[in-house]
Amino acid sequence: MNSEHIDVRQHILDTAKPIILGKGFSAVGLNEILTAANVPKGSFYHYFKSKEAFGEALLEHYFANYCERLDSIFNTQDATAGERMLAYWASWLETQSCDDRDGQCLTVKLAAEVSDLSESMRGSLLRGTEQLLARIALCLSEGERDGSLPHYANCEQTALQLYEMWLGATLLTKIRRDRSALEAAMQSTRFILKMN
Amino acid sequence: MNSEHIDVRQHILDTAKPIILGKGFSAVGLNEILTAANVPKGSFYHYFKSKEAFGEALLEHYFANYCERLDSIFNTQDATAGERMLAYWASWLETQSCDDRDGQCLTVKLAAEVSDLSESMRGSLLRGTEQLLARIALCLSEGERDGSLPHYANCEQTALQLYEMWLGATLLTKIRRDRSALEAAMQSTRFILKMN
DNA sequence: CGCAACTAGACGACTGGTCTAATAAAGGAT
DNA sequence: ATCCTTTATTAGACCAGTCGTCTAGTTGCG
Repeated sequence: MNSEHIDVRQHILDTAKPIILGKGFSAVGLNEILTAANVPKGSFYHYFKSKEAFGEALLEHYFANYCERLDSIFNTQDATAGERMLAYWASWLETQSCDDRDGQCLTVKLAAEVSDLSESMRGSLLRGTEQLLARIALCLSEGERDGSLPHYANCEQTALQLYEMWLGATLLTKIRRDRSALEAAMQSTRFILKMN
Repeated sequence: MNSEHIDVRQHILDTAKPIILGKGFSAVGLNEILTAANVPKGSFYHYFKSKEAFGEALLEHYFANYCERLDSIFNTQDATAGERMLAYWASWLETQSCDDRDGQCLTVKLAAEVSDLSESMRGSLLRGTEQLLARIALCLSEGERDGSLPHYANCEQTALQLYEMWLGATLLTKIRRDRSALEAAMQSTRFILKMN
């Protein structure tokens, strides 16, 4: 019934994610996804109104998950805001530098390709990245208060600077296929956070 | 004859660039490119061995052009290295924030999509970005010497930090469709260059 | 039983990249 | 100038694959 409904829908999304992380959005056909998920084609259009709507759902789900993970890092009270901040970027480095699909960043993979292709998917990306940025900025301001981070003229601006840098580093990692770009970002981050 | 040969080939590349800048690599068919260029389909495989080889040529040509433009900015002796540096990033901001296709950045558009798709295109991107980084790092070190920029522990590291930030900012610009991300990058850049 | 949710997969109309076979052009030799 | 060879260029066939539709069939709950 309803739980089954959600299961199949979710199963399609879960199966699709690593495939799309590998090949992108346009280059993957529904066939490939559906045979991998053992779901017949007829079902797909029962759960999603179109490939585009499916892509939007994929992103929406991705960001929901991501924000949860983010909160579990940022809401710990066992560490200073500075330590939490550093832990976040360290986890970014690890997840993006290893070859494990599924852990990789959908934002980096799809942003450029999809933003010009679909307004609704661009909307998902926009909302998702704004949420992310808000959480980073919040943690920075907490760091100002608990003294674990320096005082910034503008937390939003600093959060944006960091996020931009890590997005770019992840993009370069796709080109380089090594950790160098991410490690450089880590070093710069330590410096910006004055935690080196 | 031979000059004609190169002309047609070049004409295909020139026509393709804005189209691919808009839709990406996989989502664009040869048909669309070739009809736009008024070149029959059969001719394509006379000039390029495959779509992938064509993509590689596109990137190769793009970076060759880009490096020329870069050199024309960086080799001016009328300005300090710091001013040249700032002029470069300012031009990045302008070209990437306006809607004008053709001026936009192929690296940002294609890196994520293509790096996992084609080794040869990834190779082009790798060589191109390394050239770019080398030029930026060189300009930074000239700035150290002529006193227009601060002394950096490592010019390559700083160049990489800046480039990563601007790549990320450009990616975010595709999502946001406004100048905010690039302007934030500009502000951070001024700060890093100590030119604010 | 009835009605909804869901599955099955054939089908249509089309586009994808690739390749072979035919044509056009060019160059050289007589 | 004419013929022949050789290369440059093109037309279109080819088939696998695309997204999306649609009808039949199955399942399961009230």
